[in-house]
Amino acid sequence: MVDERKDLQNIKPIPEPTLRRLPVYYQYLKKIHNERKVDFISATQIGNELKIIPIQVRKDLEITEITGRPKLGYNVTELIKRIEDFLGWNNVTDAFLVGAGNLGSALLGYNGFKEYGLNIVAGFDDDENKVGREIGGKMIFHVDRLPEMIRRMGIKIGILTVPAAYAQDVANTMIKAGIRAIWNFTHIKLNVPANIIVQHENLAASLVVLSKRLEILLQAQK
Amino acid sequence: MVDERKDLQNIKPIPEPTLRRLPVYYQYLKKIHNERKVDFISATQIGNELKIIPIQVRKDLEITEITGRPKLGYNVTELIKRIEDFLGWNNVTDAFLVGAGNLGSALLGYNGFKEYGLNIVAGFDDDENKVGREIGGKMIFHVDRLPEMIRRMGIKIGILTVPAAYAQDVANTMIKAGIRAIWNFTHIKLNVPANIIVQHENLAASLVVLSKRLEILLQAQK
DNA sequence: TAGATTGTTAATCGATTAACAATC
DNA sequence: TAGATTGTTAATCGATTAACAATC
Repeated sequence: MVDERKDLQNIKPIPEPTLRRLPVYYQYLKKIHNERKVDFISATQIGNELKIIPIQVRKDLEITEITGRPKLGYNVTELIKRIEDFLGWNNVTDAFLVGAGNLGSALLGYNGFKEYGLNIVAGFDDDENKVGREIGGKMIFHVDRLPEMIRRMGIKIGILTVPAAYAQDVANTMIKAGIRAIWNFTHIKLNVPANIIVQHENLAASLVVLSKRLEILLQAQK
Repeated sequence: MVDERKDLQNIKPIPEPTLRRLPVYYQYLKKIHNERKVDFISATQIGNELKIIPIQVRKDLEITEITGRPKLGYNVTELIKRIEDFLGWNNVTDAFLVGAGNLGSALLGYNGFKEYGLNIVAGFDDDENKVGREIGGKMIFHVDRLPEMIRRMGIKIGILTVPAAYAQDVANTMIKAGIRAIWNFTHIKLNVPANIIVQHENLAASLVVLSKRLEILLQAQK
């Protein structure tokens, strides 16, 4: 009975909104940890700074199984550690990026992903001018070598920054070679088998939200 | 009484998930409209293709106030038009982009935004090598000219693709000059007045969702 | 001690999903 | 006509928010 309850707890799905807020807390915690020398921080303080109500903060942090102290709040160092543990940022996962254009180069050059548990080990492109060179410190290989290298290195995550027209083909190649999750930066909705994860960075969707909010704001002021 | 009800309907907030799905429907509708010559499409067909349950599709499309025909579905041309109207994609809004690095260049070079009602009219940077040149067909101005040009052209949307260290400063400049909405591609949470809209393209948050889903998938298969 | 804050249970809110009569 | 599909109302589900005893 007791064991069963524990099992259910572990299986309990993590709310996606909570998941998305955790890195926001994390960034803030790192900042105050560096800037001021505070040992403890309350959900109220975090909430004030990030404009999230304190109850929400407490509920979100609960998922890391941290225990705070009434009146004091949470130990900053411990909280940072807990979030890292919960999100698995200790053991970094390797990824390949395909499409070393402007967007791809931007991602290759961003060194912050390692902090979030992702290591882009190499880039791929079909442009012979790029193959063999380094972009953002990462070697660029010809896209023909993609399947072989995915297999050999056991890569599970692929980052897709190719032109829209090639997106589905490259995704197919990735999946056939063993990629299990695709971070899709193209404007195409990918067609993939049910057991493949696609995280679509859909700028059109974001833009729609931005525009509507602006429209409402401007109308309210007329 | 009747009028009051109508007012309330207009004020009725639009669910953000619906808003984000509309461009997905739109892209698909455009595709089938070009490819095959079908006049009508049902929520069932749309749902099958996009892996969204039909009721969800119907509920989402309801917001555009389209009326479908039982047995037949929706008129494709009309539906496309309705979504365009609802999202205000007919009258394009101008925007400035600040930070013409790799990411900024990728956005400047993407011509698809116009289709979604956004026109990036110019870029800004502090790199003298870039100032005066064109990137992706858009002229790059020195960032010193940003306030003056925002005022003169009455620009309301700013796209932020500068290095994290400059993000808050540039945002402040934008807001002071009259920008009302910021599309934030930096890794920094911006501090802005309550009446300014920030749409934060938070890659860390997306990455966290991707990683957790992959973790769960891989664990389930062990 | 008094008061702020946690942890936890309950209430509310909004989005998703179901049900079903109307209809082409 | 029969059956698929819409439009609409109701039920369910999950996330947010509230309430409050425990506590440092």
